[in-house]
Amino acid sequence: MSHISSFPRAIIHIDGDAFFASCEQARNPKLQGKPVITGKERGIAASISYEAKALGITRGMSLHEIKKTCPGVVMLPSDYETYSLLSKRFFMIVRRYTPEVEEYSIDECFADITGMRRTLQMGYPEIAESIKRDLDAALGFTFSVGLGVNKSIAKLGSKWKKPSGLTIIPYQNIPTYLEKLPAVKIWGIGSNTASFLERHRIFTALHFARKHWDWIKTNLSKPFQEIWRELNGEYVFQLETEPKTNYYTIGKTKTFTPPSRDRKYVFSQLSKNIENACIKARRYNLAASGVAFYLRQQDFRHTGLELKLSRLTAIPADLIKLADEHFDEFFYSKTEYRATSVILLGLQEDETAQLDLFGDAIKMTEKKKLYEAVDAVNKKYGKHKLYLASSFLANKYSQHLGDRGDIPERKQNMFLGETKRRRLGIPMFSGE
DNA sequence: TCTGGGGTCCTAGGACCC
DNA sequence: TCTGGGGTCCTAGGACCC
Repeated sequence: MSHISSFPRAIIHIDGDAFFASCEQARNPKLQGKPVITGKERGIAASISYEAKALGITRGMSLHEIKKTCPGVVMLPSDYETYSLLSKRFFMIVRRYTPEVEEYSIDECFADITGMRRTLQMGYPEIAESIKRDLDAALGFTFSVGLGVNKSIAKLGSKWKKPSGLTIIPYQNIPTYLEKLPAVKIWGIGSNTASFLERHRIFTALHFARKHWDWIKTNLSKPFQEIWRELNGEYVFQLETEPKTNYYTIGKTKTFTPPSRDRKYVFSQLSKNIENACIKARRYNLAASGVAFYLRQQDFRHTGLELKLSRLTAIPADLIKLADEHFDEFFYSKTEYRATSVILLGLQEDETAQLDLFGDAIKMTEKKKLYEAVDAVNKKYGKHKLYLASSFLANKYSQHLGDRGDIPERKQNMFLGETKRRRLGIPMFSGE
């Protein structure tokens, strides 16, 4: 028996304004009122304070360009530790109002305040207002807030007026907002779907919402059908309030400058990514059942391959050996490379018991212990104090020491299960 | 926005089975 | 050898998000 609750929900979406740049300004009052950007370590503007936006700086702009056109801009490297700390404080404050909070990203969350009016002695708009007030005061910079009957409408609201906006969208007023919203700005509709919609004379969110269900049903896939229902006021997208403890994939990508065609150097970059991906996997007690390696060229094309593992692992040496064995299948000595990536695939809970099936549980347990010790050392003395010799080049930025003699040797052939392999000459990201 | 890094979900179509 | 029907699992690739 299903219980359909038809009473309207009150969902809030909260968005930190220029979050990273604002964190920097909050931490260092001297920066307040000044144009600030973060992302210096990557050579591009990642987060841009409103003062910097006013100067015409946009996301992805290179530091070169910024220096040239606006010399007064303060450029800072990203400091994720600080941002996460402030992010935690942000979510904690919202949780004073309701436990139903979804941490959507480092600078955004959803909160379900349905039924909280009595408890808090306030109407929904006042609750939204109060949360915003608390956040602005506690964090030292502003947030934008939207209130609506579901996540899509709440999100639309928080985007409506920025920075420091508070937009309340009652059910009856939804069409007024949809009318002014280009279809491509709908949360979940990207440029591809938007141009498909345009071909059918759908230009605004209201055009989309007013389209007959039959047409939606036959022409669009499930996610878009759900968006359609939300724009029509239905509550579809549940809040995910449980903290994330699981991943299906974990990837690490790193760009290096200058680009290189040095095999050992490029391999060491890949090796380092493997180590970092494995560190993260182990932190969540996950192990991979597959892995993909990619190299990115100057022109942003990728080559790489994907391998299936015969058993789960989150141990760098295993994957590095594998990468080594196959490296020449996707590394071409005449090509210059800019970045390497690894993606751990098919991640699952790392149950040592499963390894009994393969008869090497004892060795695995020992190896796991070793890596737990490595993780502990790294935690205590800072990241990457201990790393594999194969990553040495990447860590030292030296061209001369590429000997991989220290990789733990293994006799058993563990990766029998190379069942599928794919050559790639295609862009990995939909950038074209 | 010609280019950072990290993710998720969905679907069509093939392989395989009865 | 061809025709019939139904189901499951897996994978590649598309699309989108921050």
